[in-house]
Amino acid sequence: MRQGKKARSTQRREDSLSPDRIVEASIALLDSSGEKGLTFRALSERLATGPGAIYWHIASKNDLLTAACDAIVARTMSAPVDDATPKATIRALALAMFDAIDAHPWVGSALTRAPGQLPMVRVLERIGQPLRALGVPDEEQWATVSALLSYILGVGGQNAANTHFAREQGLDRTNFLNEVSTVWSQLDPDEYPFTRSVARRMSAHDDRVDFLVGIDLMLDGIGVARGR
Amino acid sequence: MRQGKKARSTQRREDSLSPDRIVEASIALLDSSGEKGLTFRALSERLATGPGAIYWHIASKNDLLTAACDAIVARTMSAPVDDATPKATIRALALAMFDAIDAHPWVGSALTRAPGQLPMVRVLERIGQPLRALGVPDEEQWATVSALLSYILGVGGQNAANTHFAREQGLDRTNFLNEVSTVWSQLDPDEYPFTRSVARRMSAHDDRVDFLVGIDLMLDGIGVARGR
DNA sequence: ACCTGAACACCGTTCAAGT
DNA sequence: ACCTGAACACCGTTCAAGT
Repeated sequence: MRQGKKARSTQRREDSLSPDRIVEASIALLDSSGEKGLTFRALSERLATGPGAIYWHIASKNDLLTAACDAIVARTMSAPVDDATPKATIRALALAMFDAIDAHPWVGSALTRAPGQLPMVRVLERIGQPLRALGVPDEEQWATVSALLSYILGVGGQNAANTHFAREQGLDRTNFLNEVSTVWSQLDPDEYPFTRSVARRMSAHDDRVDFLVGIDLMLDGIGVARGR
Repeated sequence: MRQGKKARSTQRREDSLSPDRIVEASIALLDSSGEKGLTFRALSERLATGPGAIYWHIASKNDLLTAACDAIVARTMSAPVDDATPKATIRALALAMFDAIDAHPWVGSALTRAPGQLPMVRVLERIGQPLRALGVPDEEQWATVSALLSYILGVGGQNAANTHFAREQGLDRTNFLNEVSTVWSQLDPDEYPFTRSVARRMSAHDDRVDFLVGIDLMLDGIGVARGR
């Protein structure tokens, strides 16, 4: 039944526009040239169409960014994570988000700019379940996930800013952090003793390890709060 | 000696431009009409000059935003906080930053976008000192402040996003959060049980209290890490 | 030294007109 | 139903020209 002319007229031409194709092209553009690389003109050129065509499928640039972000987050959060303990699961999920934002820095700011929307909800849900399993009482669950999410977003945002800044100056991340470290160690010793003392370790740090330190701090804190 | 023509020629006319005046006008603009309200045209109109004039004093819009951010952060971090214990001091400093970002939402994103620069360093230094007093060993100090900072930035960013979104839709924060809560409680029960269960508490929450929950989680975690 | 304001090279978004 | 592409109302930034 679904063949011949009838099917043909319902089907999209292979190269026609669709929200999915637009989102995929956006991701490619964002990954290759950063947040400011995503323009309707560049996008429509890549899709061999006019800028106006995109508006038939997507309401605004903001929506487009959120949709692109959601595509990445959905992939990341749908990956199976079956670790032994709830804490290990939370760690694994947090790390997965860290890696996703590291690979797609623009996801960090996109997530922040879409509070309460689908991408955030995916993360909230996925982290919330093991949190419940941890035994955090109902009244404390919101504040606890919220804190974990904020931390993940915070680190993600700073990571994105670091890579963005580095790229802007034509350096790689390591060189950029080394430069910051140098500036820090030349600060006034009376005004900035702590920053100076920590400068060298900052440039030598492993982002992923540091990220987990924060997660563990919070997970340990959950234990304390529960009187363990 | 410093009078008459000589002084006059060195002195600025009272209404002449200066980095300080530009930054103050920028803050006013940012507070009243948000991040997208800060344009060189609006700014130069407010300062009764041309757009080009500003570039004599400030290198770029990015620098301007960072300078405005730094003015707020400097004020916030220079306020005296003499609490009994190091933990209480960290709490008070974190809360001061929370309140500053709450009053000036744009500071959140500006801070994130200026990694390793002066505004961040001020916060780093101020929180680092009590952290050292807490007895956190040298090797762990960077990762620990870094985690606290990331959390503060993360919460600040989300707060900024919430107020921005609310403003965009012509709602106040409370109404905006209520709307989000409603959407959440209508999500699919099989796919989003946790989000649904937490929806009501989310809209009823007190941002400041939730913020402190996260800080305390981390401070408690520091205790655990040190074997206390 | 500092300011003016037109001009340049962009944006997101809209919309009449096409197929 | 979907696409085209010119046009609108903006941006940040530059720069010759002024004082």
